[in-house]
Amino acid sequence: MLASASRAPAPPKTQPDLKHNFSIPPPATMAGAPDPYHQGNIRMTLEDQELWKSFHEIGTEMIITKPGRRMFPHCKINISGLVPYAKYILLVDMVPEDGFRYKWNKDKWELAGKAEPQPPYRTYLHPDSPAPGSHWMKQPVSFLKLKLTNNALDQHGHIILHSMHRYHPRFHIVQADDLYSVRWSVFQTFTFPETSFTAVTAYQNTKITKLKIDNNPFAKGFRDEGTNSKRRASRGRSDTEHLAKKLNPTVKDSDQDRSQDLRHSCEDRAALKESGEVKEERFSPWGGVSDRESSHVLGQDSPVGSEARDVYSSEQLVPGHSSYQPYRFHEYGKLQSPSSSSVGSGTGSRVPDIATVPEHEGKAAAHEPGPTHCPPNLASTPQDYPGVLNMAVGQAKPAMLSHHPLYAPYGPEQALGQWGGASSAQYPPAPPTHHHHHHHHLATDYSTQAVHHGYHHGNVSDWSQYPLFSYSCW
DNA sequence: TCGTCTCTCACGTTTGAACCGA
DNA sequence: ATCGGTTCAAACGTGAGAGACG
Repeated sequence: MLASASRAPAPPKTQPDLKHNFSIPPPATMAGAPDPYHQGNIRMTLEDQELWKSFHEIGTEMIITKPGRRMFPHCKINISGLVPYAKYILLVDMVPEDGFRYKWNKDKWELAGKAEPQPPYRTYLHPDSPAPGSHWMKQPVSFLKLKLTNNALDQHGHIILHSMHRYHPRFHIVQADDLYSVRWSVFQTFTFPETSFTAVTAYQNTKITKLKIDNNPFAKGFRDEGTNSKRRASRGRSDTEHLAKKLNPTVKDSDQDRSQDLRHSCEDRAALKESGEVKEERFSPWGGVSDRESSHVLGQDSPVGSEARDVYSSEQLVPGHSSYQPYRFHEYGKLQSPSSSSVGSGTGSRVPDIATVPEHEGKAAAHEPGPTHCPPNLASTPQDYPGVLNMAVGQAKPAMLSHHPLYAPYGPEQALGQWGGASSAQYPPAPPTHHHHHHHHLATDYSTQAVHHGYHHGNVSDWSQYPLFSYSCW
């Protein structure tokens, strides 16, 4: 069906356009761009920011299911600064927030050990890709159809995540006339702190459930609204809490309490890992609950040091989160530096498994040893938060880039070796794509890529021939 | 064996796109 | 060609219970 489907649901109605106000005035800060295609002034802002913040303050949770579940809120962004006539592709991937697994204990999140090995890494390609800059800037770009799954064997191209682990979406813009000639060297990455979430198979925090119900149209049936026909919103362990609350409104577990708890857990976490202070971020229960305490909140969030944090909060290229080893986080500091570019730098790069491209026939991604342009590195400060670009992959290691253009979620050690080696295929080739219009997703995985670059780079078609899902990462 | 923690599934409600006839 | 009603698939959280694990 219409390729447009995935764009913001009909701009016409459904979109109250809550906030367009985001067209934030680009602080022209970015360094100048050597060439138009190289522009460093691309800006991205998150739509529905208020909604995201509401969730973030409590500790966003996203359901992941076997068949795949949409996010709510879903990712919707505004882009500016693109060359109107140049074509770009938009990608989204989910980056582990840290190297831990969590558990919900009573009314707060606590650490529950190391994170599990990253499942097949997938990247969602916006169905409109590639499209001219004018198209992307025309209206908010929605990733409504992006789905999250906990099924490592998923064949639909959904993004695979681990339950009880924290992640945050990362948006990439790559200038490319078509999926076969992607200039990976020119891609830029953005992240928004308030979009971080904990993947769960069932909601843990009842406050999150309520927020979802109150804001997601499809959950209307569960709203109280006078006719409290259905009042629920509580799950297991918190039932009692809920009940009490109901019976005695005054008992409400205010946000504060909640935050308190969260904060608490954060501290645990901090303690657990190496401390490290970090600059806090305004809303996160994880990172520091906004209001009070901000001050010391810190570290909590990530094992990484402050530097890392910076990286994180400002959008940048998070060269991959190492999955579990905290120590690895230190590398961030380095990457962080302007030169960061290095995508591949230190941490080996990881090429994304471009998944899902529903409704886009035949698009595939490919990278070519492009002209490694190196965008001026604009070291953006964490404060640039609304979306400043931070990195461009290009410069770092051209060579590598050409093959492994994107991030490197794993530590250096894990990187290539891992991908390269075990290649392929334990997953059946992903056939679906080829014959159907819908469901055409391109997926490649690192191993594939590794293999690939062995021959030549990037030709999508080739890519598509590789096994769709591979466990090479295990 | 028992308890805890996760995950899964059927279910009723909503939304919205696709159909269809006037 | 347009309008209005109908149908149907997809999306949601619920809540019970299955499974895995210690």
